[in-house]
Amino acid sequence: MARNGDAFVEAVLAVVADIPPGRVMTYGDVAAVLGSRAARAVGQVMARYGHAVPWWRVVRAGGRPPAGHAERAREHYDAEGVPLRPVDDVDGYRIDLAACRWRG
DNA sequence: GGCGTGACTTGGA
DNA sequence: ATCCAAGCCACGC
Repeated sequence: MARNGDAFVEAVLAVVADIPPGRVMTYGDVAAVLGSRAARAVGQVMARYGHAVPWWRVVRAGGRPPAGHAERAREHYDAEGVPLRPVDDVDGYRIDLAACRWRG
């Protein structure tokens, strides 16, 4: 819970919390479930209030983990059995959206 | 009430 | 495959 009145924040956290283990959603998908295109706003909310929800289950459209959190997220993916694809970049891996993308 | 920022997206070169 | 530019929306100051 964030604060009374922050409907958007509450909604984002609710959607993220509703993602089952082993599945992920893109920022755009979360925004779409809320009936908005605020993919960036979702990222803002995650950055500020995402500490209390499974933030690692929210990834970018390209199958990449949240910027700057690749290593932490990877531990969770490995623990939950999320299919990953090793790549040669700063993140070191990529999420297989085709297999674990969750539709709310 | 207005402006800048950001854990984004999509499309084109 | 990569990089660049524009569009989008909500938040915080």
